[in-house]
Amino acid sequence: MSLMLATRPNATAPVNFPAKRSLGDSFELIGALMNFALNEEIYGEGEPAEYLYKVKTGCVRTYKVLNDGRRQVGAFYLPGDIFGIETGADHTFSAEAICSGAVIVVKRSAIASRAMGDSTLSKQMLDMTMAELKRAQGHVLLLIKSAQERVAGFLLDMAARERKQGEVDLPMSRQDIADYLGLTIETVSRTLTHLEASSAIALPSARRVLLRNQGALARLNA
Amino acid sequence: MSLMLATRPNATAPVNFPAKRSLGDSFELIGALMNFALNEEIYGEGEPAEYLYKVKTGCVRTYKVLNDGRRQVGAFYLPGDIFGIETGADHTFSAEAICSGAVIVVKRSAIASRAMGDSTLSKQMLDMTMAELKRAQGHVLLLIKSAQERVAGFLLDMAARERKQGEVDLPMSRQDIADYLGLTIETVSRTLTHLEASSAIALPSARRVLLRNQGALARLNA
DNA sequence: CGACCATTTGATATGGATCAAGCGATGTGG
DNA sequence: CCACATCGCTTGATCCATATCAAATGGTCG
Repeated sequence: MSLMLATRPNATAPVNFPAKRSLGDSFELIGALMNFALNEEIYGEGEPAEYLYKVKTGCVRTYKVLNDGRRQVGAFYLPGDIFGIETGADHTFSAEAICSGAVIVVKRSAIASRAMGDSTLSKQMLDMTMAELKRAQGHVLLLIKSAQERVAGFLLDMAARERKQGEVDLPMSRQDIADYLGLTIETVSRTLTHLEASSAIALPSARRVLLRNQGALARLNA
Repeated sequence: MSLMLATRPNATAPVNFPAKRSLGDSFELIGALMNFALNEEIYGEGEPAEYLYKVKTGCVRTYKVLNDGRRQVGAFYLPGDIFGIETGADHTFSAEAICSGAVIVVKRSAIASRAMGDSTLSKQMLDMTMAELKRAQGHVLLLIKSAQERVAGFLLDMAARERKQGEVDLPMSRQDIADYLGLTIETVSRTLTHLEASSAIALPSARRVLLRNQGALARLNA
């Protein structure tokens, strides 16, 4: 994958790092744009974590495959989200495009060397990591709940992130949702059907959810 | 609690922050020592997060109570561990002493202002936050597994942290373990009994576990 | 149209929760 | 110093939510 990056034709040349901007904005200026097809791997578990990524268009999942074949989805990243933050030298998760789209890529070492002596940048790195920590903590809280609560919580979270008042377009499959919530695909499907039956949501199509009664969903979201 | 801190007799006066030391070491030098009794609250959910803490002796749990009364334990902190890292201005978890012990307390603002212009310190803050992120990610992976796998994983983790080759002294109750693993106290107890029956562990007393067959435990720990 | 894949729906099995009781250590008062 | 209350833990019986196995439906693309 790092090989692909080096030879990518649409990679823009790095310029001086603008200290005043937010790290997220800086991605646009110094990063290289890469396109990914549906289900294409962006990086793999165990590979050296050389880059940080920002979703430009499309959607990305990170995941880990346990030694018995079960897959755990760590997170979904939507346009504007930064991913690839790692706690060590190597990636502990894999990342794949959930739908075709583009990602902006920045060399981690460029950021690290800049951070040396740039306290604003350091602060931004810390904030990004803390946002990721908050996400992981929220994920833990989801996983101790009932299937209904997990699905309701997931829908509310996605709705908040997509900022399309009361409706959600799910870019990921039922299997992705199941692996994120620690449920089976059948339970996710049944739970959605049940939420529809109780008129908390409507399902005009499988990937499209209308939140009919956010209060009811929020109440489930203990 | 912050009131207690101000009037604590054994609080040592802050001195200049030594930039060359690790953040963990610095706690000893600039922090105030506070003692806590069994089950005493160190801070509460929703309170402003003014301090960072390092366990000197004893053990601490962080937790959150959901609106239906369920409790989720976020983490256990043993001597040497730093806790109180927060992603916002306020604590999103509560912290309590699991057994009586002492904690070193450092004002967060002192660290933050120092970090401005001290890249080593910034790096240390980032590393601490990343360690916490890794922990939370590991917690997510535990919570999707079976009861046996959760308990086995928990024991191996505790054993690794206590560094007493092949034996674990559990400072926390079965209820604490259950609330950490997202199980009931009965299931934790039964699972331990079962692990003992299959001679993966021995239980000379309720809070003392001997790891008889770490290979078997690790195999459960998918 | 027909093949394929994602999703839903149905029937049954099961792991862990719940309800309930018993046990063992620790500590207290008579 | 022992009887007994208390608390944390274990064990037993039953129930239920979710997994598993299996089949039907529906949407998409050649």
